[in-house]
Amino acid sequence: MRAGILKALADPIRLEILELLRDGEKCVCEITSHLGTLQPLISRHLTILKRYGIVKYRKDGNRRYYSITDPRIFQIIDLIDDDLLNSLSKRIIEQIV
Amino acid sequence: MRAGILKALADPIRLEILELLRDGEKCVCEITSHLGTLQPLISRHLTILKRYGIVKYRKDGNRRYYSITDPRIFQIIDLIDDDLLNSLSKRIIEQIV
DNA sequence: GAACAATATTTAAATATTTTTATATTGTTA
DNA sequence: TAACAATATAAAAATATTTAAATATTGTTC
Repeated sequence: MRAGILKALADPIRLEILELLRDGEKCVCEITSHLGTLQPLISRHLTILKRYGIVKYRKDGNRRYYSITDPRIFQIIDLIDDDLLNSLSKRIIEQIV
Repeated sequence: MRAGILKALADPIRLEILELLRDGEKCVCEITSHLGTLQPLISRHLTILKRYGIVKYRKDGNRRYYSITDPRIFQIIDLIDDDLLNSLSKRIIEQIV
């Protein structure tokens, strides 16, 4: 379901997690310390990304190393660049003025 | 905000509205009758899309004709095609098995 | 200007999501 | 096996979103 994938991406913390995973797998503790939030919160967000097949993990001892399953997910994220955001926000301003 | 745009897109009704607008502007009554839902609900969803600059409208008498502001929004939607959905759902199955 | 048509807004109800806190599970190491 | 480390899960609280129903606004036509 399209809307589902988009919803899975549509959260600031989940986008930050994906940015971190852009350059390779990371364990939960690394993600947690980078984002400076509570471990269970990160774990929950990872579960949501996993539910949609966006990330996967491998176990290594105590740790779980999460990574991206399909790099095309970044194509979606990257389409929403500064240029598009400017274009859209220009429209918002026009509505107000 | 990236997450905001994605959230605006991440709803089945809003995706359907955007599909309808793909081939040109439509008035609220056309959108409502096509989607077979209540008019105030469509109006609300249009307001959300408008808030993020994704759609705009022009008035014509009684009617408001809504249209897309920036066609790049379809590039985002179109990246989530059958091929990507298959790839991701394959991952979901692997997790279960 | 009264009646109607198209659309928006408000309010309330139902649901869903996010965050926090506490606890459980699993693996490691002393 | 006891203590610890990493992660997940559960429960509760806070918040946000979605839908429906009722009402208001704006423009049209008679």
